[in-house]
Formats: sequence, C-alpha cells, structure tokens
Amino acid sequence: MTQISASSENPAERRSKTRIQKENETRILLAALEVFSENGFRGATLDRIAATAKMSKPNLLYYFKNKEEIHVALLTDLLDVWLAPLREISPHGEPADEIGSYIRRKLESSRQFPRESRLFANEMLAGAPHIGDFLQSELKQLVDEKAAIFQGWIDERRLAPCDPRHLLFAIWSTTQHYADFSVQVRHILGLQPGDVSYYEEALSMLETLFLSRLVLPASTD
Amino acid sequence: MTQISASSENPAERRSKTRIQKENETRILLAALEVFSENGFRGATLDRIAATAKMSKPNLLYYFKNKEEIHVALLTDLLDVWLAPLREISPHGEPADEIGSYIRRKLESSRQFPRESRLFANEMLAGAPHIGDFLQSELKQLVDEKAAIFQGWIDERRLAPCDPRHLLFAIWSTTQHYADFSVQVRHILGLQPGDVSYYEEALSMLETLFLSRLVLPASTD
DNA sequence: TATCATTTTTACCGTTTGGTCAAATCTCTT
DNA sequence: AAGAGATTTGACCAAACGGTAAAAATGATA
Repeated sequence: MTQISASSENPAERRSKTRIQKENETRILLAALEVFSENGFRGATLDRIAATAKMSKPNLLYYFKNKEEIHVALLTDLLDVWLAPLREISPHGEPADEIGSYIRRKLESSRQFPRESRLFANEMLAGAPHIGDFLQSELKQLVDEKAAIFQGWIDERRLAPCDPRHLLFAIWSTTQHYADFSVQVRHILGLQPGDVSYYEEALSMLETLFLSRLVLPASTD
Repeated sequence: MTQISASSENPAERRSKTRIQKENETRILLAALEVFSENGFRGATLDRIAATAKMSKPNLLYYFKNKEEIHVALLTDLLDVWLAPLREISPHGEPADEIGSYIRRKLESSRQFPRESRLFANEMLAGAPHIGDFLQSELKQLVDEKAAIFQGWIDERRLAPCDPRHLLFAIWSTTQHYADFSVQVRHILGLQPGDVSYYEEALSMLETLFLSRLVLPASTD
C-alpha cells in the first residue's frame, strides 16, 4: 500500500510515519476493505467506512484525501495477493504437481483473503474501471508467460489439448467462487455464517476435477 | 416479472395493462438491469436508471413505487432463468451426457443473459440480503435433489467419488465466470469490448475438464 | 369533439453523501 | 512544564440521493 514512504502522501510530506499514523491507516484500510468488498466502490460510503473504523469522517479524510484514494490503496495491495500464486508456476515441475499446487495456493488465498477476493470481483462486475490497465498489461503478460508453459506440456502430450488461458480461467473461477459466493455455498451446505469448513471438501473436488478424472469410463467387470 | 396481473400493482389496481404501461415497464426493467448489474443495489441510483431508460425519475416512480420494487422485480425474473438449466438434469441419462448438456445450457445462459448473471453475482457479493430465503429453501431443495442423482452415479462407479454439491459449484463458477468476469476474459484474450467470440473455446475447455481428462498419464511409447 | 382516465412533467422536500475548514485537543520532545 | 507539531472534532457546504404532490399534457373512448 501507500507507495514510497515520504512521497506526496496525505499528512503533508513527512519523513516517516508516526505510530498513530500507521495504526490509523491500517484501521481505515481494514474498514474500507470490509465495506468496499460488500458493496463495491459506488455502493460504499465514507460514513460507513468511518463508522466501521470507529473514527470520525473528517479524521478519516485526514489520512486519505478522498474515497478514491482509499480504494486505490486497497487495489494496489490486492493485486500483489492476486498475482503471487500465479507467479510460482514453474515449467520444470510435473503438470499435475504444478497445477495441483497452484490450485491449493489459489484456494488458500481464497480462504485467507475472502474480502480481497470480493473486492476484486466487485471491480470486475463494475467493468474494471480502476484496474483495466493492470489487466491489459501486467496480468496479460504474466498469463501469456504461464500459458506458454502449459502449451509446452500440451505439445509434449502431458496435458490435454486446450486453450491454456481458459484453463487458468477455470482455476480462477472455481477457487475464487468459494470466497465470492460464500453465502450461497454456506446456504446450500447448511452451514452457519462464519463457518468455512467446506474448504477441505472443495480442495478434494478440485483435485478430482483438474488432476484426475470425473466421469469414469464404463468398467468391463 | 410483475406477478399476477391485477393485484396490488402500482398504477392503482387496474384490470389489465395498457400498451404504454407494458412498454414503459419493459424499458425501466431493462435499464435497471443494466445499472443494477454493474453497480449492485446500493451503487445503483434512480437517476441513472431513469436516464438509461430515457425517462424522468418521477415518471419512473409512477410505474414502480421505489428502488427496491424494481430490484425485486428483476430478481424474481432472474431466479427462473437461474434454475431452469438445473431442473433439466435427469437421472436417466448417462453422466457424461447429463453433465455435458448442463454445462452447455449454463454456458449458453451465461452468454445470453450476462447482465442477469452479474445481477446475481452482485447480490451474492453483498451477502444475498434479498434472496437469502431463496437460497436456503428453493435452491437448496433443488440442489439436494440433483445431488442425489449424482450420488447415485458415484455409487454405481460411473462418476468419481466427490461431493456432488461441490461439483455443482464447479460448474456454476466456471460457466458464470464468462459473464461475471467478461472484462477480465476479454482483456486477457485481447478482445474488443463487445466481442464474445470466446464462448466456443470456453465450451471446449469445460468439456475437456469435466468430461474427459486434463492431465494425461505418462505414455509408455 | 368533449370527457375522463392515464401519463408526464415541474417544482419541490428531507436526507445522505463526499468533502472542507478552523478550532480544539492531544502527543511528543525538550 | 512549555512549545510545536500531530491529531481529532464539530460545524458546515454543495451536490446527489430517494421520493412526493399537484398541475399539465396526452391518450382513449364515446
């Protein structure tokens, strides 16, 4: 978050952050994450963020100069979280290992950072007005790079022929679903609001789906 | 939409709808779908909906008594669209056929009704405040019913052991992803804003994933 | 074409929203 | 304990928001 330390930041240009500054910025970003991830940028209000952070609105605006700046700070943090699991895919491992561990990392990220996932989803649904550039440049580039790895495996007959980018879409959607649609998941599984015990079953399902075979061939017993 | 004809509807209780009424309600719901699906309930405004429908705000409120009523009308329509493909799953077909055609129906629904899909996604992200009951009752019941079919196939060794409900989650997420995250999909595939030509590749990917085998066993050539 | 119901508009209201300002308070250093 | 800088607050503002009332305009019907 909050770029290079003593740049043109909000509480004037000060050399280093005070204890109070660090505490309050954290509190604000945490509260903002809560509110933005539920209601999106337009649906969120400074009043709600301030209330969630247990802070007056003018005080909040002492740390971030406007609503957009808070949102940008959150998205900037988010993109690192989002990319990290993807970066780790290596061309040197076995396809099953690499895909399997990518799924585990993505699912773990979904469990640990469900609000970040929903923040991202909200931004997508709104048409990615704030991170369109990121999608087109950084993300696209990384995807192309990793897709080439998959394509290599396909050429070596270690992976079924498919568009590697769509394979990535499938991994992203299935894993993020457990964060973004957790309400639906819990309602259907009959779980309580806070309960996230379904992640183990989810992993098991996704391993069957991506690494093994779902529909079994007719046995010849 | 708009339940039983001459109930306690908005323009007083009138016997049947006039031509103008039908036209305007359609225009409003179409505009509202556009706006709600992009920004969610809280992020949408009556002014934007009215502007999109090329209609004054008071005139809009002549047909729907408030913002919530428009939203409810949209969600009511939506739930039918959402359930239709699921209802068709039959216990009598082959697993591969039933799952395959369900995926095709879902993907087709995603292509035909992307805004409805995003409306649903927005409602989920917000914690399903308006359709929580639907998820718990109608949807859960239908899911349990269809999950039992899958479980039967698992018991007969025609399907890999897995939690059938999570299998449904995987189908939902992968197919809806192409509507909900279409911006991301297009940016990564390098397509223009309106272009939805990726649906064929998507279907191909999902058929490989769900019906065939993604990671191939080492050949013994 | 006169009449009546339907539709649309104009003008408005109270509240919420994003944001400002200056004064008041607090914290840290000396 | 005093001073300077950092933090917090209350009062406020203009615009946007959801919504209302009543008059004006339009459409259907006889």
